Amino acid sequence: MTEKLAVQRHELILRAVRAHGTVRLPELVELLGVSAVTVRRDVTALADRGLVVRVHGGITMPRHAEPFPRGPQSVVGPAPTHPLVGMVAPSVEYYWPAVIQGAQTAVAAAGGRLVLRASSYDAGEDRRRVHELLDRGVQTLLVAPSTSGRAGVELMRWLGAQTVPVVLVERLPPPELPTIALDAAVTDHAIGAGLAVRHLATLGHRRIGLVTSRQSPHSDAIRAGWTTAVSSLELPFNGVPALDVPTYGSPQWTRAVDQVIDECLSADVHAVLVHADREAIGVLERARDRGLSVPADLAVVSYDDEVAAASDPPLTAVRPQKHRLGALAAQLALARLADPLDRPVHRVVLWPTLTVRESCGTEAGPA
Amino acid sequence: MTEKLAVQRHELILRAVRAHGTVRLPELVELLGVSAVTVRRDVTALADRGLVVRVHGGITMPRHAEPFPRGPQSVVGPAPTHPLVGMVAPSVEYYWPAVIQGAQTAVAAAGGRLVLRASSYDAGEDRRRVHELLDRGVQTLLVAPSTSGRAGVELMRWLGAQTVPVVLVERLPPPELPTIALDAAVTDHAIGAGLAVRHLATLGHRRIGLVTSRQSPHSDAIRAGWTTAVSSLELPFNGVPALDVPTYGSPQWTRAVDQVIDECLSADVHAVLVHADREAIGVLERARDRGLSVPADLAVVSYDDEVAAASDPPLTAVRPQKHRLGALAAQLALARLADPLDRPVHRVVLWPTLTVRESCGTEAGPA
DNA sequence: AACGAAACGATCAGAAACGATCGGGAGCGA
DNA sequence: TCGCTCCCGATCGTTTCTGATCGTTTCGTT
Repeated sequence: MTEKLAVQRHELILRAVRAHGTVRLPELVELLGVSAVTVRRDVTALADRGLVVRVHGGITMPRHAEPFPRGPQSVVGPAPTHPLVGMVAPSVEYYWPAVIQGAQTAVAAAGGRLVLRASSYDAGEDRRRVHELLDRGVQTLLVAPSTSGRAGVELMRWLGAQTVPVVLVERLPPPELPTIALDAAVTDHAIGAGLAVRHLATLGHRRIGLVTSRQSPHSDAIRAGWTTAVSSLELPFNGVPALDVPTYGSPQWTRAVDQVIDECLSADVHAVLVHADREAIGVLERARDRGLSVPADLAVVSYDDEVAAASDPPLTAVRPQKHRLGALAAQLALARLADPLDRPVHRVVLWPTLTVRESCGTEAGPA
Repeated sequence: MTEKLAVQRHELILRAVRAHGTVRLPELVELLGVSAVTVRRDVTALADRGLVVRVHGGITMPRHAEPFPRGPQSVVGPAPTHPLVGMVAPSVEYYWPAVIQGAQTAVAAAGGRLVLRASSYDAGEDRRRVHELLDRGVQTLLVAPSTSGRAGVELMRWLGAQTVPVVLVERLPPPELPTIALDAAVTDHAIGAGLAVRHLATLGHRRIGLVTSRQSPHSDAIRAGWTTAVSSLELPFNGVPALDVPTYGSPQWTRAVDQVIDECLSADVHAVLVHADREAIGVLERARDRGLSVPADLAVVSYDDEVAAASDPPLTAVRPQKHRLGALAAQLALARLADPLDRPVHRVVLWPTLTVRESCGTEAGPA
């Protein structure tokens, strides 16, 4: 391992500067075993990306900028003076708090106020909450409505007919209503599932299972992303489990998780993408109960990354950018408020990221 | 150790990169016992699928988000005060001037400067223009590259590997490269075509034809939107012309337009969506030459709305929001510049609008 | 304030890696 | 058997990376 790639040198430089705070250039020359001019070039490249700060004779850590990275880079125009923004979230316990905070931040930055109403994945209740907010006098609405069934379609139609601007959050109009001209900010969960599948494939897994939670609105997109990734990577489908499990804690829950593990064992599947942290943690626990070791016997990627970091072992997880999504939705609403007529429909899609922790190990077992 | 199949080599490459984190290309040549060019091909294939990352001299594991959010926002580089933004547009004569002006406005509003290079729907020239801009020292790039054929894929791959942020304008990565993590701002031309079809349907037309210009990158989307709108409205397809015409002014041009009108007459079609204003004006003129009256005998909706207002009669037209699109793309680029690492991929979709003028009348003739 | 050592930036040259193109051979179906 | 496609290797021109040199700037010491 004599010569090193440029990226390896960069990694070593960053590690050194993290360890010592400041590093002198000759030290790096010795550490990396390359000439001073090369080190200088590496350092310049890193400094260009803002990862280190050059000083005469060496480098230091960058001074952290303001704790909150600038007021939301307005993707949009100016807003009215003190807008009152309503928001209906289907839950305030899971996933949505970060979205709400993001929206809150953006609205506050614009000098407005966010009024929240919690609903519960039910079209009727969604509609009542919207009504309450309209009575309250909100000038624009952020809504994550229920989209299932006929009631969902009906609700969407109703939202599209409102006089105040409505922005959909993590929801899109159903294909039956292709012309509903609502702005929307959504996460591309299919890409997220693909991220997870690719990560597991890089680690050597070829048989990659899927577990989705039955009543989540995101299940379909995740399943679609899993399917396209598996097929575009030319991985096998046959026998690989792709299951739906009922709500965490429901009576059938334990049996369903057992079934997941049974199917994995019998189908020689040692890697699964599990939708929602709670379900993933359940799989983790049940696997341990049955004497399986994670990640050696079963690699798990979770989807959502709400509490994935706190599990044992910490779960590698796909992380939708919830805070940014909320902020984006609020900015869309404010921009629409400032320009209700001419402004065309905006649909913004954010990619999730993958956070690697320990639940997948570094290499597949003896596949 | 005879010859190995491609999949076996890929497996070995993945195993090597898992084991060491990074692998140099000559090492793989020795490991696999094949020539360097073959290894390079294998590596490119794996990188296209997102399983490894290519760097000069070898490959590394895909780098995902950091497991621990170390130093709060440690990498929010100082947003450059006077950013220099490069833009490559495929034309400066049609459609693109408004996009360019939009980008120019947004960049100027941020205190930066936009440097434009015109290309001509050619991958090679696109690449040369990008090169020029990089030499010029631009910090970020707005590009509307050619996406057709192998050269298009190659160009997109190259754009994805640039160190400066690149934002795609009116283009998306091809399905072969699902993991190219570039921001993009695009118009939903399928929705635009649907707008036109629905307008004509509202006026009483049921047999609605389509004319697209052969070499436009938007033709496919417009055709797809026309198809879904016609089928979702349960309008008839049989016998309704859906033609491609060659470039305006080319030798075959007149014949093609005549054919359009012939087919409309013989198929009892009195309404057409024509892609691109020039083509629509051509249809208008030829129809008048042949004694047809617009809109009484033939209702025409144009697509693009560049010069549609100035035709006789003024053309009802689908109008992509070009100015806004350019501004949006520039804002995406500037935001990415301020936060190159943490910021997730943004894909923004704008709907076109429909501008009603006189070329469709107020009601369908005696259909 | 002046001096010398160290660090820096710019430029040039050699080596390695890269992309594009052409040609040969194996496998497959007509 | 012919023709086709796909896969692999060789070659060539270009790009990128690395190290050496030289003149200039910066810093610390006197």
